[in-house]
Amino acid sequence: MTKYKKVEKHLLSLINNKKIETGQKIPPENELADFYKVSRNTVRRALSEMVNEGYLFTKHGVGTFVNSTSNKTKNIGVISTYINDYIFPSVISGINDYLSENSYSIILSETKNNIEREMHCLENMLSKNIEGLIIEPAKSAYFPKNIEYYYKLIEKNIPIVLIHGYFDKHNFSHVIMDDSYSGYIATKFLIENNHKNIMGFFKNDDIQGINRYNGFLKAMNEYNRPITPNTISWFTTEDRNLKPSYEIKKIIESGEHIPSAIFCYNDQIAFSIIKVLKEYNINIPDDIAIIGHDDSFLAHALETKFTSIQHPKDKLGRTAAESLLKLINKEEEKIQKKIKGELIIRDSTKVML
Amino acid sequence: MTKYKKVEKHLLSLINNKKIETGQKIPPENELADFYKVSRNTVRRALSEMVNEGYLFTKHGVGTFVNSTSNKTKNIGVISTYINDYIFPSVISGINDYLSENSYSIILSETKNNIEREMHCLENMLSKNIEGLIIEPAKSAYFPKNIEYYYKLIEKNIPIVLIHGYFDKHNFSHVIMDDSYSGYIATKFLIENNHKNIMGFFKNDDIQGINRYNGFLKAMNEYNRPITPNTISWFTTEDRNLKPSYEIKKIIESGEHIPSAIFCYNDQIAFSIIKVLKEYNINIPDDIAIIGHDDSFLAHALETKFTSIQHPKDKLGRTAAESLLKLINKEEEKIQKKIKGELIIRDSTKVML
DNA sequence: AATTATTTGTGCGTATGTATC
DNA sequence: AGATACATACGCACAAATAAT
Repeated sequence: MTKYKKVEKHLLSLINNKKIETGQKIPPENELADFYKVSRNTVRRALSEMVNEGYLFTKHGVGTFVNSTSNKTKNIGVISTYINDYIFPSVISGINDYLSENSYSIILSETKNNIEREMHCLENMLSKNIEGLIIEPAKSAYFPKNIEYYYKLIEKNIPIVLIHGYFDKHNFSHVIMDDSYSGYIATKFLIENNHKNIMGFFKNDDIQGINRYNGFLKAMNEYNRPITPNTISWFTTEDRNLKPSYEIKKIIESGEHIPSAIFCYNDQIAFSIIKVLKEYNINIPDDIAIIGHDDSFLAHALETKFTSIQHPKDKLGRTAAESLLKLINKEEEKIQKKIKGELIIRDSTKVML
Repeated sequence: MTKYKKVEKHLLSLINNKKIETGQKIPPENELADFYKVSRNTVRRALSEMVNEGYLFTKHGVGTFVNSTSNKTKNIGVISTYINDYIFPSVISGINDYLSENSYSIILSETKNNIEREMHCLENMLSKNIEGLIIEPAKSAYFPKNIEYYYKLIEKNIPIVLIHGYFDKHNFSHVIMDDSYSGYIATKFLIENNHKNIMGFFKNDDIQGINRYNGFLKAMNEYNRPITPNTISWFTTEDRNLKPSYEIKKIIESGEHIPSAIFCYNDQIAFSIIKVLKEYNINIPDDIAIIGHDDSFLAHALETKFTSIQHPKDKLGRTAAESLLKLINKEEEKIQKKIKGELIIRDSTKVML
């Protein structure tokens, strides 16, 4: 480490620990040179960098002072899988609400749940002078290929808060839903309402899908329900619009193993399943009960109002934003929050008395 | 003027006049010192400032080079009325797609269609070092209270593209829908399909509402249809969720002047009207025909698929982004585009043969 | 109003270290 | 291994701005 870097680091720590208060004059260059046992030039080099970074400002003939306003950009990066799909706009809106109240702006990027795109977004954010980053990881159930970028950001003193997902072996701050709990309560509800043959549709490329599946399993095991090859149907981001509909059609047409209840990864899947069931004139909830997830528009604003698990959406965004500002202001070092959903019962499930 | 400033200025002029091309190596420090007849320290002082400002970058042991990226921020401001509502996420997504392809990022702000908030957003953008701004004006039918900010931005050499709205007496670049045409073709379609009593619900605080109304009027006049006090129902951003439903209920319960067809400002209004009609067991389209606007999810993805006018959404966003980059790159000075919608006929209107 | 001390700003010369080719 | 070029560091001199005397 160079001498001027040492001087810089020490002065910065004094400022951060309020040994020198904002607006106050720091000792003159010659005194600093004596104190640090370096030449005045070296001190000047350190000071000039700190001026450039906004920590200090100088008054010719008067002295050097600690800057109050700093040159913070007041920009926060937000990397979302989708900007315009489903519940994501609500999450972004929640983030934006909290940040704009605190006079921050958001720089927005979209990965379309694609690892390559995510890499570009992260590279871009690294070049952008942001104070913090909120990111919804792409394909969070897979190996985190872009993990080095996450660490690079943290090295650059840019705090990160993950939303929706997280990485098992990497201890980042995050704000997520308790997806395992969601899967558990939905399945438990179905079991307790006498459903014998329960099926689940799960997404296998994000950690939410895996966890909802885990909760599903937990409830099934608790009640000693067998898991057969027909119990679970997996899909991915890429085939989410086709595969679940296709699978349920196949099951219905085969006439075998027809479930009496289906827990769906989210409302979009639930909605597409319901569409198919209606085509085949299958009664909901008498023949088949349906539970979705996220309590989106699809679940409550349309003709068939279906049971779903409430998703905090904008609250989740707000919480992530709030957490990030705490990290930026060094009020906390690591924040990990898990928000529990709640089952909202509607017409797609029958309640036994 | 100091010596290092002179060196800086001269080098900068060489760069700007392409005497030294981007990416190319400039002469070593010692040569520059000889050339400018100053010490190497002075040259270093000049170079270090230029590195800091982003004009140059250095490679230890190799040389100093002209930076290709320059000090452009590659940030574009986007001010939208809503982030998470209805078609706006699609528009933002369209903007983001085009900009990210051109390695720009968007800084996002939301006005909630409120003039005060819009002022804050504009002030914020002025302080943000953006290269251009795409803005959906709030309350575009009213007096443009924030117009001075628009002009300030243009003065600062930050081009602006308005979307959705514009201001009559101010000649800004814009990308909009031909709302008057929309109103015209929808109304004409209803008239030509033998509807005698056509009603319109319009929003009066944005220019889109006014223009759709104008198109409505034009068609009505062309076919000599009278406009009575019961023909038009106005609403605003603030009462959009309640007033239209309330008005149609009132009309139905009074039993008088019940229309045989309704043109709605947008699909949200159409959807809320349809909800009310269903409550009263009024048949669509036999008793009352409905046309919405924007061809959103509401019109085509739900149980009641209704006639609507296709809205370019993400294409509009893309076009706005494309136009803005042309302005930034000085390829054009003013761009004003009007995109025509198209009537998408579905089950909420009957076609006479 | 002029002088002086203090403090930052500009500029030069020199020596040595380190990365790259 | 040597040449080249940037990086760090020290010492010195003088200029310019400001505040106090």
